[in-house]
Amino acid sequence: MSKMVKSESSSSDVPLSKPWQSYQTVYTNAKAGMDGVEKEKVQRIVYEMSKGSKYFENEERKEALMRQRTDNMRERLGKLSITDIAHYQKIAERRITELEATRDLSRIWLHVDMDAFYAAVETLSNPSLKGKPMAVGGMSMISTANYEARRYGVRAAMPVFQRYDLNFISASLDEAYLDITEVCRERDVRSDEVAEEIRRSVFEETGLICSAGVGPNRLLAKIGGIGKVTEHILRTAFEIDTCKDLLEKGGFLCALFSPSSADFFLSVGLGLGGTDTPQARLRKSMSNERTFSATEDEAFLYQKLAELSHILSTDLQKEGLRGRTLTLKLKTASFEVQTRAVTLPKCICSSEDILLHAKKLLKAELPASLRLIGSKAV
DNA sequence: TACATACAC
DNA sequence: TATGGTGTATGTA
Repeated sequence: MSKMVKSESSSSDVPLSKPWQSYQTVYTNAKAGMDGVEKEKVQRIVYEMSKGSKYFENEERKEALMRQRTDNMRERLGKLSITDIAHYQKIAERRITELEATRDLSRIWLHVDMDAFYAAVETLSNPSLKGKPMAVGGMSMISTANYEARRYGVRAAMPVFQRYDLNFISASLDEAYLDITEVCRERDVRSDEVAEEIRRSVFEETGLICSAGVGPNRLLAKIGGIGKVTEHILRTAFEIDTCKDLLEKGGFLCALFSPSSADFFLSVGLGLGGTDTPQARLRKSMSNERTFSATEDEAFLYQKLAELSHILSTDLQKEGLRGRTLTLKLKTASFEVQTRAVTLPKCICSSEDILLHAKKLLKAELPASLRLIGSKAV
């Protein structure tokens, strides 16, 4: 599900008297339709209940890492000479002009997002739930896509979408992008009218409610792009809070980030992104992982690994795929994630082959107290 | 190539 | 006492 609401992550120093305020990502309740909830109160209660847990300590470790990255960036920033700054400012200006020249405002993109998708699917198959408060949970607490949902997904609304854009892009189970340029021109209707029409048709034909946003490209149709860590670095090290800032401080970005990262930031600043019509890309990897209560029991760990290898093998064969690099993923009792990989002379897909190599990788890491094992084929 | 991170959903 | 699963991209060594 897409989150249109960004958490207002604490940019720098949080008063010590309110430590829970720095844990926005984990304990946020910033979801549409939750305006009436006392945000700070919820945050404080969850914080009180969680502090001291191993998970929490790991979150603190990650926060410290993020601060370190920010400090490091600040330091590099401080070391730039006047000449450097002038040099990179020129580079940024040139790049901004080049990027701006590629701006294409001729297309009209529509982003469709199913509202409360899992709950809606559940209600359709069990109408007695209608109007009742409901939460959909998967394994443990967060909803995961079960096979029913996967089969369903945006596919339910596909016939509608196809009437407007034969090549519409399904971005995930509950999101799709439609290029409605031609429809608007041929029928001489405004994009917001088309959006409304699609919303109504989807509801009439599937019973699902969706939101739709319009823009000249997919980035703007949806709004998004920068994650929590990047946002923190941009805000605190560069004092970049807005798209305008991204452009004005482009010189610093060009100086301290790789050309491709700098390009990405400048494009976001210009509101560029997603005007192309990508051909359906092929899958590049397949993976699976399981969480369990932390244990050092080697028999148990090897058993889990065998199960995962078997599942991965069946999934690979179902799609007729094979992999040449096998990656083992581990999460320790203290929530640190590790990956170990081997690249083989030949592609494999049988559960025996996968298990054989996965076992070798695991063996090298034992003894260890683990709470998750995963396997991936690329 | 191997590994870690970040990100999206 | 307790916090998911799957996939992609990218930086770095």
